[in-house]
Amino acid sequence: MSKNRIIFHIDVNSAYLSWTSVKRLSEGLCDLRDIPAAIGGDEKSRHGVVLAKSILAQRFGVKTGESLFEARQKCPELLVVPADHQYYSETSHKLFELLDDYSPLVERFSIDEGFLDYTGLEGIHGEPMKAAFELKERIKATFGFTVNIGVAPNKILAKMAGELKKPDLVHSLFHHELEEKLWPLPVRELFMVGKSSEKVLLNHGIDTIGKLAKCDQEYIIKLLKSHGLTLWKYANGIDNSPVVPTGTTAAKSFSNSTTLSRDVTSLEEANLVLMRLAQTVCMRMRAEKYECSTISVQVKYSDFTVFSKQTKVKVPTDDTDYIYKTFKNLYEALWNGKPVRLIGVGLNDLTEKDESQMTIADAIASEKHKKLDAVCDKIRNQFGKGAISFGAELSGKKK
DNA sequence: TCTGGGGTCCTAGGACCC
DNA sequence: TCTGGGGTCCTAGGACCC
Repeated sequence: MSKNRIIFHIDVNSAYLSWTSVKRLSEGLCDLRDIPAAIGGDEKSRHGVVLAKSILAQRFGVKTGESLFEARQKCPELLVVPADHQYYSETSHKLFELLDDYSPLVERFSIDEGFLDYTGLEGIHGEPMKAAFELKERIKATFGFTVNIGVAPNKILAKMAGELKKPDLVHSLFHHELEEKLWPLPVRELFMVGKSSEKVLLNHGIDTIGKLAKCDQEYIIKLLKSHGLTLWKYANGIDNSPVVPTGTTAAKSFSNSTTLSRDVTSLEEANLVLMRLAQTVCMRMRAEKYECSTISVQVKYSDFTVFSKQTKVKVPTDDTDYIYKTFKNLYEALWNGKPVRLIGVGLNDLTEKDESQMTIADAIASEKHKKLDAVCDKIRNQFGKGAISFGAELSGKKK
């Protein structure tokens, strides 16, 4: 790896809210970025959380992830607009296409954040800070939303630079700037310092990133184990991880969960949900040509306590019917009879599907299911997720 | 009508084996 | 008669991210 890297971190400002605003402007509606506003889920179906907020809403203390109920208590005039995930996904795709123009090394970190390795590109786009500024302006002119760009010698510093003052700004964060720009910040603002780490750090008088950086390494490891070492390195701007282009790494898990619009209290109802989850999660896994060896189910009760159960299967599988039956068994073993708020399923221990490894017996046994699954996937892709259901699910719907 | 969904990584404890 | 001990696998739970 080159010693003097230049990494960009590109982060869409209030992504969901900005993207919805762009769409609304084209429809003659007001700009959510100019008022206290939030993108939120549907409260009637118990999805009422803040997914993104405007800077004005943020000034009222509105936070991403909190309930809309709480958000409105802080900001009664808050305008809440529903999310449009399809549109977000399309917009994100276009943004990354533009980034791919700039560098062959672009890593998609989330729907609205990416890293770009600018090392060696000065000859093409010019001096890094100037290039970052031009990129930011080009995104704004092309799409109508703004981004922050962090410019730094590695990913962690680029990310932290991107988190400095927002919106629509380019910040650098080189090693000689740490003391001035990074170290005065509250320790909670360091990437990977969440609620629990913050609590431990504050209890030991470590309230800024600078104090964490100057701590004895062994001391932090005693406090927070291996995570402590990670945080200590981040605070000191140490990170050698490469920018990994999207699509070049293998998936590790697929999961699908749903908060139910009302609590589920019977096995029959739960089974219908498990079927639906099995269909979508298996279809997604098959589309990327994986099989799983670990199958898991998660339950959140109405008191918000969460439990999970998993099992390992001897032969990796992608068979919806088999996986559904496994979900069902796990759920029955897991469920304590109390009202259930959320049901989730997961497929882990993935292996890339290699058809040549199948024995003749396996092939014959699973042939029927595979053909059926393949046909179902095709129809769902063409006509939508609801196009095909299991028999039991249909009869359930009729009730 | 208070609290989403999809991920990755880590740790602790028990089972099991030599 | 006094409960070794290391290694590995599996499971459950938790932290953290966007």
